[in-house]
Amino acid sequence: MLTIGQVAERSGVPHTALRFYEDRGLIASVRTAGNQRRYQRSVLRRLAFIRTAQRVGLTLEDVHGALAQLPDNRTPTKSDWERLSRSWKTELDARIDALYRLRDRLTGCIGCGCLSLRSCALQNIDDEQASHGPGAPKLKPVMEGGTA
Amino acid sequence: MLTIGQVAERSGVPHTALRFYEDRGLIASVRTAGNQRRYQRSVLRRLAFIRTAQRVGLTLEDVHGALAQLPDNRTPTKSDWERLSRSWKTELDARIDALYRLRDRLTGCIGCGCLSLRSCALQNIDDEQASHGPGAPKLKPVMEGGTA
DNA sequence: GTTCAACCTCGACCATGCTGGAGGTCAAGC
DNA sequence: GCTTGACCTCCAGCATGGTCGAGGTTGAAC
Repeated sequence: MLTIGQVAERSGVPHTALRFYEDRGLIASVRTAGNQRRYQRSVLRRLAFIRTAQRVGLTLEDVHGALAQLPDNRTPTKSDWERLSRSWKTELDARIDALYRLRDRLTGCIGCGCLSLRSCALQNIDDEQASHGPGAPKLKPVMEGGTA
Repeated sequence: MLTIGQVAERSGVPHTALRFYEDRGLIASVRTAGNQRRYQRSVLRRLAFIRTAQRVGLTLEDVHGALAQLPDNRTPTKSDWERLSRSWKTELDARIDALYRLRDRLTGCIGCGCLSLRSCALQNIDDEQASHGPGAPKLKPVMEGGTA
């Protein structure tokens, strides 16, 4: 069993984030008699998954959903993890496609110089997004990782 | 001159957002004797720019920087706007490239099944990002627009 | 001159993904 | 047993991009 400090050091994930992830149900720990957290070694792999998934652009909620697909009754195998990683690829492919379409439209718009409200194709992509009502906008975070 | 309500209706941008943009210096207005905002028609084009730039994934701060490149002394021409739009394309290209690289590494990782901390290539992309110290993580928002 | 919608400011709050500090406890070494 | 660092909880705060409401004013129509 590992202390929170050991997990933080080995995983590179700050202890503040570890507690945060636990609050969100992404990782679990048991407590000592003195109420301190103790982690199983397998949490390291789980953290690797979480951090990588974030790189791919998933939110913690997405990650939570993905982790929920892991078997409860046994230690996840390599192929369990692989299956999840493969789903990232699908997600990434979709994001790349979306950016491509946006870029293509943008290229067209530079050509026509329209850039006017409502008439421009760019303005009218997915406009239901803009009208989802109150609350925070539906954004997906993306790490800037590797932007050349 | 247009009232804030007229601008909101014509642009599709909520009046709350219009005031927010004004606070951030993205748009400007003059005031009536009774302290109400009045906008020039050109604000509509500016708003089109802002909303589209956000779709492309630019932050409002990025947009602020871009708008600062417009001439103060004259009404921006079509080619002024075109020049800015063209810079979005560069930005988009960079984002697409970054996602591509990420996907390639991910594909490799699925193959090797490593997904282990520190040893996995995916884990080690841009790790300086993770160590930028306190504060919010350096994220770039992306609209989900058009995700198939 | 009165009514009423549209406007004003200011501050709180939503959500995400955390960090940092205050104030207190635990555990291990000496 | 005492010190000291590692741990605990809880709450405030940062940054982005806004929304919403309270409490008050304006302006245009009737």
